[in-house]
Amino acid sequence: MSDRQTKDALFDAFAEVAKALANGRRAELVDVLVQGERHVEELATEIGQSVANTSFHLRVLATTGLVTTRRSGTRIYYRLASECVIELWTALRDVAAAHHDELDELAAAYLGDRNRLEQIGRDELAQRIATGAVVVVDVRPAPEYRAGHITSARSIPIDDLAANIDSLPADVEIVAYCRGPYCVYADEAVRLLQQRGRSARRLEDGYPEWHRAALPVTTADTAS
Amino acid sequence: MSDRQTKDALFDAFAEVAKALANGRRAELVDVLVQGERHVEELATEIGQSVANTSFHLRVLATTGLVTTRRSGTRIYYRLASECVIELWTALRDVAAAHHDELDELAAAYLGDRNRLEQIGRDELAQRIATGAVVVVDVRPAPEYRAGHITSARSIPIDDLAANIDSLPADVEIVAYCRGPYCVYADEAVRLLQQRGRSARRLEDGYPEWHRAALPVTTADTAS
DNA sequence: CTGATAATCAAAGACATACTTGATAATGTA
DNA sequence: TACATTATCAAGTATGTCTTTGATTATCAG
Repeated sequence: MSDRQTKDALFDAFAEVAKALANGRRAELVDVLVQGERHVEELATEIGQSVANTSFHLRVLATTGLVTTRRSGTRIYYRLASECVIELWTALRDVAAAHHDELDELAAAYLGDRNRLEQIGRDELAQRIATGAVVVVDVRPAPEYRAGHITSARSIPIDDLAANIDSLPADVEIVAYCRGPYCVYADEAVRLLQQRGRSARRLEDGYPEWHRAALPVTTADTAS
Repeated sequence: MSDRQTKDALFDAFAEVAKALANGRRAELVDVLVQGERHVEELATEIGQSVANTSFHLRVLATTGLVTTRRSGTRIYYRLASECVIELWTALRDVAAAHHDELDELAAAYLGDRNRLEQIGRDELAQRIATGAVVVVDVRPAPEYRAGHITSARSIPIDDLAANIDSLPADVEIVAYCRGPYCVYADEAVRLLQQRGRSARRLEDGYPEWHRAALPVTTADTAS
């Protein structure tokens, strides 16, 4: 094989990794898996696709080495293969945010007018948690909370929030968090809470960024 | 537009960026452009493709916002749109190296047996440069040297090295560097120099990593 | 203006990818 | 063992991507 062919093959291999992320549904899958492992049916629901198609896309991600699987009974759980996949996904989002002009409109259309919502920084929240002057609510789906969450946070998935507002103390500020900057759950939670007369803010970004900043978390590993 | 459709559109936009890198030839283009701006004909030669096809791929990269252009006479120069594209490319390479099993073989086939070649670390080289006990040779193509190089390095493109060995001092160690860990130029240079009885090593990684480590460089900007 | 150079564009064929439907394989439960 | 559940696979269609060829646009030199 010539040098040219070998070099082409090497860069085709690099491109294979990009190809794995070069589909909106697979991108959504990775974005969900950043939160922790999930089984196929859950993932299909998350991305709004058939189980067969979701399985197909997961297989693409697995073949490229971005995700790995483990079986538990009839369920097969998918998870990211390593931390560096999170870094790749983050770098991809950053480039998209910086250069893809349409993205601003799309993000605005999906995220709504986030400017009106006040955010709280990670360090400030960590301090407030230490002094006990705040209630932290994890509004992601329950499996993501179980996989790992901010220490002392309470799990109230966004769909259950309306029915559970009364169980939250009335005299303390509430901080909601979710998957990250491109997730709307915490925004919805803050809007709902404020409508009900509560003092509420969203945490900047989400759980993965908190975890990455080496702030206190409780994970499925530490709990078992 | 429904929430689902809006979310899909947002993640399709993220996937667009991955799509831009999801082709071996475009990956090669980005890898070359990390070294600095180049015009279309040079890039076509670098990736071994027709000018028309290279232009097509560059247009894909430009549309996605990964590269920008400037015209100078009849030439059009392409460059990476920002630093974060380099980070994305690096993250992609890292994931590929960590997870894509075939990659090891491909890299070995293209890079040859690098284990036998001794490398010198960046910090050690920086010290040696300061004390003057080394000759640093940039074996990349001349345009890449002009765009930016290690301060005090001399440009001898790999194709010209054989004819210029005698111009290098005989009693000092030679350090060759090139584009990075997946570039063979410095390896070839070291093999050639050692065959001719010279003491030679390659720098770990390449120019972009040296630049990123904030070690001394001379760029087209600083020179003009 | 004319001719030369550099880059892009347009059309067309070969090939690859995404999603649906229905069938198959693997595990757990009665 | 038979049945239910979960996930994967296979076939088929629609769509998208890559590369080549030849024509077109943009700039510069004379």
